[in-house]
Amino acid sequence: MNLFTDIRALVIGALETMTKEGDLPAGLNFDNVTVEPPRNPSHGDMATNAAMVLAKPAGQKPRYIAEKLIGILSLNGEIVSVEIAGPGFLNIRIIPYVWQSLVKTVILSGGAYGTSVMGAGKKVNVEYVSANPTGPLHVGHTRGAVFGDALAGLLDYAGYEVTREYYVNDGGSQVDVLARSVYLRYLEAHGQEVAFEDGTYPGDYLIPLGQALKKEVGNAYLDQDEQIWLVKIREYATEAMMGMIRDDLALLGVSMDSFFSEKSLYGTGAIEAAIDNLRAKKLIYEGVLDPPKGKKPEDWEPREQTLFKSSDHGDDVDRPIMKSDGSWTYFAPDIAYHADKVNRGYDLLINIFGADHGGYVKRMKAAVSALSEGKVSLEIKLTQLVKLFKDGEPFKMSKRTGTFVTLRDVVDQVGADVTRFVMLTRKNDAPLDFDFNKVLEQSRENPVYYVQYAHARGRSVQRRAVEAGISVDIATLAAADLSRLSHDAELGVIRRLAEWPRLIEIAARTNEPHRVAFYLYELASELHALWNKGNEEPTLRFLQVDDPDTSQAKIALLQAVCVVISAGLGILGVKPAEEMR
RNA sequence: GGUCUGUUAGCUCAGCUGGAUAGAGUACUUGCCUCCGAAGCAAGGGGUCACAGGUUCGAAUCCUGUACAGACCGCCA
Repeated sequence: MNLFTDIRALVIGALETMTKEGDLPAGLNFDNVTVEPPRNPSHGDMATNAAMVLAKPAGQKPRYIAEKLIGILSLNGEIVSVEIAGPGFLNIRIIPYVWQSLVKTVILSGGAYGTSVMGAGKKVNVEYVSANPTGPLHVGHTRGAVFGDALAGLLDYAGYEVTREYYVNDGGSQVDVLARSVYLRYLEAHGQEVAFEDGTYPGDYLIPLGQALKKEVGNAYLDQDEQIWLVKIREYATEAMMGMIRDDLALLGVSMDSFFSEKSLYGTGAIEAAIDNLRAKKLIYEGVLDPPKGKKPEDWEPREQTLFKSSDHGDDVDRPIMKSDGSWTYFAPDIAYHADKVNRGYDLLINIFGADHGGYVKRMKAAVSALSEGKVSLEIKLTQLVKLFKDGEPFKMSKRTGTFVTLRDVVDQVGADVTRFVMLTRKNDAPLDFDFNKVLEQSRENPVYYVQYAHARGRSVQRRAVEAGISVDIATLAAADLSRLSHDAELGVIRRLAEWPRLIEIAARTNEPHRVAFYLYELASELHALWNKGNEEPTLRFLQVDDPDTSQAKIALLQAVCVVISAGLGILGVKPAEEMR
């Protein structure tokens, strides 16, 4: 149910009629013909660019096409008027009944209104967070988590079959570092003095692990060589870290469908198989890379390495997959991991990376392109930094001392709903300022409350209506006489509701969930405006105590707004408020 | 040196597949509370869409170049 595509179908139908009657040459491509809401409401309900885009390919003047089109469209009973305007736009006005009926559609469809078939039958894998299991999630991860989760929700709404996946980097050397750091805490638990040198994790969060380890193994690991305890502690620590990370994600309301372990790729032949796959395509060779230009490579030595010919698939240079000591680089398991995704039959892969990983975009795309022979596309979305503030002052973090702001800190202070919404009020690739105090202000500067308030107002009126003995169940509202919704402000809200399905498709196509947040803000704004008009014009109030029929029509509109706000917040992972406290 | 991202109102930012007079919030001025609490609404001023070319009926949007900002650039993931 999308009014704009409905009207577009009418326009296309008219164009086909014109083709049949010889007013347009056969075989024209109508793909560029759009029907959109005009920016200026005085231009009417909808506008189409048909006459302008077809003028050239048809070899006709825009005006000629426009007039023929008007002749056909005017015959339709749902269309009030069609006018030529500006450089050749057709402004279309449709009968109020069409708008009013939309309210009923929305109410009856509920959370299904605006869902799309654009993703029907398509499987998509969204990989996000994928933080190393070496510590708690921090703010940067939080943004990636929120963005990825909202994008997954959006694609789900748009009809895709979505898998939310976390890649656990538990196979590289960073988990060895973790193990050694835990060992130090273990020694500390036994009363020894320890020093955290460079290349260890000094964070306090490992203290309990050291103590727990002491409780479990006693002094078995004291004065023991690393090879005795490393594997055991590594396993123990990664498991504990992943447990902590899952808890952090749960705090934020993020729940993954799948955790994929890097370690599971080792010793199973998975990496070798993926590399052999590329080798069979003649994309693996031994070679020497040029030194990176620009900065002085002080310790640069030319070395022969095993390389992936990623430059054949759009990368700038070829990339090493094996270190000089014969072990894999991190890139090799990444290739194997994505080979696994390709083999699982996804039509589309999406990875969410922090902006500092921007340099890996091309090689990952090259790998997927090569592995799938161009059949599966990999989209990589980068999330920019989060700059923390408190009362307008920058909030300093230091990795070295281990004093960084964690996801838990943020959620504990401001709550999951606020965190999620605020993080989606910027495009993913733009830096985000996050002020701990500002986001908690319950003011108009805070979009979370603004949207929540609109929903709460809607619910409040419904509760009042019930108290006044007016029935507001869905069936009653759907059967209300919607022709009573004739005021411009009311139709304005409906017009905004009509844009919802269109917005979902745009947001899903561009992979930009922030558009949902901005839309909800606009919808809330329409509702607040209508609400306040009720102060001056009592007939515009939703609740007309002595006129149940009118009340029900108006509350039906309110219900429709609540449905869309609720669905939109649902995509973003935010719970709608029944009332404000 | 190269790659990627960004540059829109004083400030923070939206802007759809290229569409009509480029929009919000904030700040400033001024009004408005019996439908939840004004946590809201209305009105006003504020712009060379970084700059220069190009593509076309039409460019903030696409292409090329320049300037500025950030991220990244072989054995860390």
